[in-house]
Amino acid sequence: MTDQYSQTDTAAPKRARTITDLARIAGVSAGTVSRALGGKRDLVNTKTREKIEALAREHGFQLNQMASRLRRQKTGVIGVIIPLGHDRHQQISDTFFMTLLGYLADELTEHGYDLMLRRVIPDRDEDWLDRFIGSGMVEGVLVIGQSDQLDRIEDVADGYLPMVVWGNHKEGQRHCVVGTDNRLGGRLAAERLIAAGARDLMFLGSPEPIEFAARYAGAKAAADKMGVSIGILPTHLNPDNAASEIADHLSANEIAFDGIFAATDILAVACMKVLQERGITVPDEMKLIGFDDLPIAAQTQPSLTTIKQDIATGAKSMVNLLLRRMAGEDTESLVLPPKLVGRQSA
Amino acid sequence: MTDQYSQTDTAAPKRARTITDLARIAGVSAGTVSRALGGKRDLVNTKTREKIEALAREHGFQLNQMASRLRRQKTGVIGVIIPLGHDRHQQISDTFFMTLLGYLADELTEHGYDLMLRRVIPDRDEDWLDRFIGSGMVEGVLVIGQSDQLDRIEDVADGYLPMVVWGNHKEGQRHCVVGTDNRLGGRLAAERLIAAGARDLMFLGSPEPIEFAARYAGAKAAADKMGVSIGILPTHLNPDNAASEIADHLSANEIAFDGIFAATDILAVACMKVLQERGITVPDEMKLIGFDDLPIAAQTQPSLTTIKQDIATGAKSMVNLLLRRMAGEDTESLVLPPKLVGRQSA
DNA sequence: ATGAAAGCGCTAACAG
DNA sequence: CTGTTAGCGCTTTCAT
Repeated sequence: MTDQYSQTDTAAPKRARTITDLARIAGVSAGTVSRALGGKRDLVNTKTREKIEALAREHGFQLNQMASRLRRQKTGVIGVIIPLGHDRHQQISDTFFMTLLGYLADELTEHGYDLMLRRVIPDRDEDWLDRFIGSGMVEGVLVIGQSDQLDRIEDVADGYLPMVVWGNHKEGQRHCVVGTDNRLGGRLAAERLIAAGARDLMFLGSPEPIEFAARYAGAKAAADKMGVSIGILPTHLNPDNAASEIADHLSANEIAFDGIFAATDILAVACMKVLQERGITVPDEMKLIGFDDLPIAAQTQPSLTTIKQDIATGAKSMVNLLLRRMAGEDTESLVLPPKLVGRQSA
Repeated sequence: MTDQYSQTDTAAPKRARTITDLARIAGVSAGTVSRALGGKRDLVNTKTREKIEALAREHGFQLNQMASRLRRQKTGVIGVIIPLGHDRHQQISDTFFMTLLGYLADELTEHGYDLMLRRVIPDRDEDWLDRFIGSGMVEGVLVIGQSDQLDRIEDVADGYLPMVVWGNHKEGQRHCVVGTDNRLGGRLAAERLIAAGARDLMFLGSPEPIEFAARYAGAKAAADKMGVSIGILPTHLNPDNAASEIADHLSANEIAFDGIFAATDILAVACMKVLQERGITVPDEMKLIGFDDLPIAAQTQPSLTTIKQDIATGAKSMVNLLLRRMAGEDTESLVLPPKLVGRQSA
């Protein structure tokens, strides 16, 4: 008995590269193959279809998506674009943004879309957004983080519906944003610090990114209302830089505060370390609260009280809104409520 | 004086959608527009070109990349695919993989390629790799992490050159891999623990992923050679689960070790917390070393001694090798040396 | 230097 | 149910 695959000259069936190749092999027309393998499976005789499918498998044939998508005028691709601020590798936000990206990837896959990722440095390239949108490669765009590009995003949004942005909602803005209520988050943070006994607060981090500005504003409002002072200790987002900036500040000044609201968990962790090195105990001598609720927050010693952003829900919502916009609906922005996660540090 | 833009009927020039539209407007043929705007800029009269460029800007025209790429048989897209193991959201590797992804994005952008990201769950989809490659959408593929899919990757690699995988190199493997020398890393870790005074080691983490198996093997070899014992404390990669698994182990057993080699920094951090909660001091009573050198390693208290993987170099190399493979070269695998980063925990 | 024409690989009428 | 035909929007010969 001869193993059919041992006949070397017929063993490996010739690869069919185009739909026409396969049509010839199957003895049908290209149209029929297209129908059998594409979306119109029921427009073709079951036996014919099965035969074509078998042949396709045997000859390693797959539809060329580039051609198919061009013809159908559907790329099946969603663009995800991350505008980077001045720091090229902002470690910090990366942890948060990259987690968001992971969830977006899952969610888009779930809906049958591919994800095209692009990181841009807006300073280098004025037209970063238009170029992506106009490329004809993507059916919709998700922007992760507004950086300092609010204006450009606004401009584009006016003439381009299928776009959803992760970021801070601002009164009267015309593009669709999904994001946490940073102001409320800031308020919750300050209230927690005060409830824990702090009377002089310090906001840790650059108040420049709009999200952080809102966090600070919320905290300040709460502090003012309760007659508590609040200052700003500006730092970079990178934990190493931040750590030395904090250390410098502590060395150069009388320590005139007893509660710290860090703009992100990463900053909070860096801060905790500096405090411990100085022998300042958390939470006894210094209350500390973060923002994000990254996994690391639960793993510090003492564990970090923080304001949680629901990333999974955020990603789901962004995709959901985008799909509706792609269908022509002009959706509203969505502001997600932050949640206080009480642990040991405050 | 009348603002030219206030003349509503002529203000917004009609958008040119296709190259033919623009050709008509410019009074030239489609071919000329293509040459003027595409790669053949010098095959066209300078004045004509400038006129076409101006018109393109004015009418908001951009080449449809889908069509252009189909015609040129160049997609300009590199696929990046992350096969997920059984855990859907393996927090752990995410930190590492996502950092790698960030660098890959930068590097590919630098070389003019777009990045198409796909996460797959191999158990659900046998053909995850072939399908991506055969889609006609990507010119090359980068695989991030082998998960348990070595065999499938090998199979594909035999017939598909432009693919580079991040992972552990194995003797005699036929696909091109870039990765850290995990075995050596394991050895360095064990040697450091022993040098710090540990005499009974424990490997922390699942030894199942091939990378981790190699780390353990390296550590074991070093331990054996130096007459030191080494055991395995299997955990999940997720820090929360890991923490409770470690805690359970400590409760249920006599603590019969004085040095811990955690498979990743994330695990090490989780472990440090549990130890601190038990009042076991690091490094006095217990030496602890991690793997990866994520930013967090410098931020723990005490800071974490660890084995550094050079992610940036890894990403650069992957892209470099991929480009060479896309040009037809059958490149060798690349094993990067890990580096001991001595801090306080061991 | 430019125009005309022939496709890239596929899909969607339109007939039959 | 299937074959034929005409493109999707662009690039690239081949002429001129």
